Amino acid sequence: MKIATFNINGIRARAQPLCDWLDEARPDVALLQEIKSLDENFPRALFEDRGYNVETHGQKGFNGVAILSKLPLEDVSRGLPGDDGDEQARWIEATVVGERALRLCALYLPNGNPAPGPKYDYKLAWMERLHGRARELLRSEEPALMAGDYNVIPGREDAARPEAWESDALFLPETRAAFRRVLNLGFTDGFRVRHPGPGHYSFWDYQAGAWPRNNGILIDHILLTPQAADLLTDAGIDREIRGREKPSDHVPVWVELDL
DNA sequence: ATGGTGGGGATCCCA
Repeated sequence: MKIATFNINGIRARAQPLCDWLDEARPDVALLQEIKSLDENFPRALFEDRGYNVETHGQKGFNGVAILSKLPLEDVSRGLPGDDGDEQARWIEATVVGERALRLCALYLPNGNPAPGPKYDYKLAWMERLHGRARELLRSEEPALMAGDYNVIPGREDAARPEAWESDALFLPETRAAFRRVLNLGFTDGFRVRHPGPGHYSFWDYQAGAWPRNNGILIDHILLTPQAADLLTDAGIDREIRGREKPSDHVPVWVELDL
């Protein structure tokens, strides 16, 4: 089962390039971020026509996450637990049943800039809630994953120019520590465990020629519970689509699980 | 230090 995460940066602007990628890459599951759409405006038929079941958690203008799955989705839950007052649509989860059941969590972690400030406070609070949900997933001792745009550069090898990110909310020591605290609960980074070392990126800014200069960062991650990590057979990044017409600033990151 | 680009929706916010 091929499972991809992709920050599409707006479903209306990305409908065609997203469909082109789906038709070529043929993921069984696509976890989408930044759909920037209300649920009722999401073009579900585009994906249902391609054999996908569709679950969304959208909001107007910003954020918004979705799950596309060729197999049926069960037990859908919207919103990250831990703050009933949080209005931002950044989390959706569901169970897909292949030979075994797999719990899927799609997330769009807050950017947090400028730091320090209220946006950075929100980011760190959100990561603390993520930590809580992560602990619960591990307690289930079932195959599960949390994938999406983490807005975290975990280490210097995850940026072409780490020195340019030193004071950025994506790379501050406190951000990286919060990410490690989740990882160190017992998750495996599904891409990194197969592809260590520098030069692997999932985001290139639209500005200042970041793509032609390959000035990228790796901020889209797929965290696997031990039971999911045991099923990992392959992982990759579909970097070439960043060079196409009307690209997102992110590209898909994917894992293949034997289920 | 600045401005560079893009999406969405509203004349500005977010990244």
